[in-house]
Amino acid sequence: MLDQYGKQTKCLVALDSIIFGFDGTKLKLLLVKRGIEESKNVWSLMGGWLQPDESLDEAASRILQALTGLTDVYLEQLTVFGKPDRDPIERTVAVTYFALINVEDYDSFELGNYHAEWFDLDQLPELLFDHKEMVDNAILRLRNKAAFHPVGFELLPEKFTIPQLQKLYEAIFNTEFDKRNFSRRILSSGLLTKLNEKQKGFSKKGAFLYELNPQASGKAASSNLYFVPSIDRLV
Amino acid sequence: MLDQYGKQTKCLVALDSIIFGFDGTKLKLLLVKRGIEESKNVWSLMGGWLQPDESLDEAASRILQALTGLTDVYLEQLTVFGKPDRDPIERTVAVTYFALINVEDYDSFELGNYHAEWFDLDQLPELLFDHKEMVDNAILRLRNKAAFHPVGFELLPEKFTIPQLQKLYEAIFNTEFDKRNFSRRILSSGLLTKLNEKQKGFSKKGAFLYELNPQASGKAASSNLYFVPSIDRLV
DNA sequence: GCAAAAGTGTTAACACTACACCCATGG
DNA sequence: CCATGGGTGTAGTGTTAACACTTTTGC
Repeated sequence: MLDQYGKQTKCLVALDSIIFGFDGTKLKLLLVKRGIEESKNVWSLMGGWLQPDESLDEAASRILQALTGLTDVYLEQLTVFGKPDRDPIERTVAVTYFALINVEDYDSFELGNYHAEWFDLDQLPELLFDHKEMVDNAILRLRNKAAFHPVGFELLPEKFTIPQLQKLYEAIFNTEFDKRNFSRRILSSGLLTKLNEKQKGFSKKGAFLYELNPQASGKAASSNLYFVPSIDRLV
Repeated sequence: MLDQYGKQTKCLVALDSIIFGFDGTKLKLLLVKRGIEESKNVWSLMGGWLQPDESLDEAASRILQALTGLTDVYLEQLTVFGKPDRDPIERTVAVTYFALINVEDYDSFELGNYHAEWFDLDQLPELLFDHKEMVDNAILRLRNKAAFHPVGFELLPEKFTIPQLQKLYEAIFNTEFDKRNFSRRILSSGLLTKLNEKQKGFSKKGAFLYELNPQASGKAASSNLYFVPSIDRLV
């Protein structure tokens, strides 16, 4: 250690969450309108302050729950941002998290209290401070994660079809996949269980529903990429 | 935002670096003996406090430089640790970094001022607070990083031989590779330039030296893993 | 009956693994 | 001359990408 505790400067510690959703076609990002005077009404990530009695993960969950009402959301720590002047009001270190939430869940909650809205990833407004950088960083991490871990499923309802899953992965990677290769690849991973129901209404033929088999969700790809033909598109 | 700035609690922000080195055979970790009364003489990661005028990356570099005298070290942010009671003296949020430093550089500096020592990764002493967890986390990140990015080179001198590189990768992944497959794999990556010098002294025949061609160092694997046969051993 | 989406197989190129012998040199 | 580590090639296997047609059904 270089110095004793004594008179070290302290910082505010903020938590900011990059909250991804999926509407069936496009990846979405949940943003809120800032209520604080400085930069009021600028769109920003959902954030809050670390409280004395909680861990970082707990704080991020608490804040996410306040906005969406959701618990048990997939939440993972990303990068910490700490430039001295990143927040003009007072020095703040911001720990970012990314959250993946299910299409069917979020619209049942009152986002209005926080002036929250879903934005298309390719049509984001100007964001507060360094929040744009946080988002860009989160997208890269999402891609890396989704290539090796069955994490995209968090963005879909419990039961989903292969074409739905493919559209999601295409949205995440901003590209298109061959549907024969895609379905072979994910079925051969053994992660999915085919159900005896079909999803009707969207297509005339209807598509079979699948669910993620439960012990699989924490797993990493065993020998190669799960869902993505090559990792060219990863950093 | 859930609350105004006003009376939010502030935290100390520490930076702790997991400093890896390579001695030709084993991966090493640089530890220092704590000088502060509480837990005095316990081995810990090299760390320090965030100062008012610096970013997190700058602080991590500054602290690393104070210990090793080195600048331009490969340094990358890892996880933030923030359990409320992780430091018993005062609430501290610790941002971890991993550093890869070159075998030939470090021994020329006076580590003694900080009571610093290199430890084999498989023979670590008891560590301060949650530092063991930080180290374990860093090893996993190092493996992931090294599988896809030509990052292991940071641990070697500028000119190195293929057998040296192989030993390094074997140390990182704690396994053994077939030397024919290993050398084919890395040479086909196009990252290395063969030099017209041989390293003598270690073996009787001598081994050709290589260097990393400069534009390659930031690159990710283009189609598959660079150096590792499969990713079974990654998380 | 036709438009729209679901579903399904084959092949050719490539990549990976496993494996064994000769080379150069210092002692 | 021999012990030590450096250096190289191939055959067999598995994996991947590219590709097109048939099925179902709501309208």
